[in-house]
Amino acid sequence: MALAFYNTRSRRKEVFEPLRPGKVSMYVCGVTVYDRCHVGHARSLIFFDVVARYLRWRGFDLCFVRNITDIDDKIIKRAAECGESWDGLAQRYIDEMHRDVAALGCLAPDVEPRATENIPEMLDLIARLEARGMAYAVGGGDVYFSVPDFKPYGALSGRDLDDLMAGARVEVDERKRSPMDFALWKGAKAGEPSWDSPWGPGRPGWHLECSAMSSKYLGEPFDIHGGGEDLVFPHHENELAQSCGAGAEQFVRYWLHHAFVRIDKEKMSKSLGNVFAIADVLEEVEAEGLRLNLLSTHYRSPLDFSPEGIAESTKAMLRVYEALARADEAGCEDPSYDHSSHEVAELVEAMDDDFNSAKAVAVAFEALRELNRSLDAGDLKGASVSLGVIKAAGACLGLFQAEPAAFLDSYKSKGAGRSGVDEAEIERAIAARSEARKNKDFAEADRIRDELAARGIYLEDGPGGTTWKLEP
RNA sequence: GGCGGCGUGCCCAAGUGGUUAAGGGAGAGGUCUGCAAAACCUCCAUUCAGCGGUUCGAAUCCGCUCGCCGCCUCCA
Repeated sequence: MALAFYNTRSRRKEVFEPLRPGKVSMYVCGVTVYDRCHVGHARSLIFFDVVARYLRWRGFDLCFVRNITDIDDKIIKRAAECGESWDGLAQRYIDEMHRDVAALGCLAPDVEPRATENIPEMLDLIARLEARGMAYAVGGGDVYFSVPDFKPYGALSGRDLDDLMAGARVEVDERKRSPMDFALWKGAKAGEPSWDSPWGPGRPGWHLECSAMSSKYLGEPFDIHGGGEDLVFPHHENELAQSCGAGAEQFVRYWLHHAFVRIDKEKMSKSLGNVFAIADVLEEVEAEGLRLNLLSTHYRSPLDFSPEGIAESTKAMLRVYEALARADEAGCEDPSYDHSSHEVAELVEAMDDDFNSAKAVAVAFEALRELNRSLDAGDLKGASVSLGVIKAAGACLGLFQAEPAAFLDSYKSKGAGRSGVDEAEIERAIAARSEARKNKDFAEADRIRDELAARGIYLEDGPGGTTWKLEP
């Protein structure tokens, strides 16, 4: 079997064959740093993190590039509103984004280029387009891409240029030759940050940076270009037009787009005002619960974000760690299966089929039941196989990587802190109850347990003594 | 208006032509336990929005209807 996934350009699943055998180049559109990242960004970060982890686990040598748009209109506007320098604001949100990425358990990309650090490559691209008659300057430093001069325009998003023109809004900019033309370079107005160029001081258009940076770091063509589905048009269509207009034969081999996160069936977006910042959400819920929740739905289906959904996933995630801790305690060894082991064939099949993380999660949970069953039966060998499957699935999905006992302890402490529970007091109550149980004073023992339960603290009497946990 | 997607049990969600329709959460019964909890076992959709059609056979393909959503403007 081979890895296959949905290519936006062909609108069907295609077997993945990298340009160079064994090597994969992937470029993902990162964030524009004018605000904090929200759960929608989290889906993108986590999904492509899984793609990266899986490709590597599958044996590919991957170069993963994710850009940062650190100059654009929204950054300038926001900085003015905040009375802050544009680059100071950008850096602040870059730092926040990096914290979010780490908190979500995502690996850093191999290269994280910033628009402002790659201006020469962008100017070079404009010059090449101008030389081929695909770009025109209109004065004032503005340079546009001439869409009608790029015949295959619309091929990626399945749009017809005539339909687009017919549906286009009346353009205020009379200097554009066609309403579909878009800015490659924006001349600077007074007080705006700018870079020198042959067309005058200005800043790059949004689409331009991705064309320039992807080619710079990955070559032309490269294998995978990813992003949210709203980027298909116009962003990626325009990138394609720029790069091919400047002479690239193919630019990108596979286009990979994920669906949105929704709130009450509507797209989560700034304009609708229904965004949840990642940092705020992680104040309330365990990051790995959120991660499991986002991976429980296939990436091309919309996902409804809800506290209930996160809570369900968190419970499920804790069940896994409970079992992993049990396995550790039993002295169970992780066989560390690689992708060629027949034990993980189901997992590989799931992930090979269009990165079906939901199916991969199911494989992990089936192995989880098997693991507990083996542990119940004292079958360490069987347990080890199941443990290996869970860990392999976790390696692909970026889940279940923490040291189980420590993870559960820390989860408990965080929860206790949030609900103002005093751990030492609980330990004292447990000691008192154990004493009562030893004296067969079950009425007193049950009274103590009920009292704790009323506060959301649940006790478990095991062979090694009594432990407690919080209501998830 | 143009283009595209979705509708699977109480909830979330895989499955896109062929054995018993994954998995998670919730619920019910059981084993274990002083009693519980956890874990495990069993049960929980003759049915996949509705109606037609193609087929030996469809949740899966085609058509229509209803409902929901996205892109076409910055957007993950």
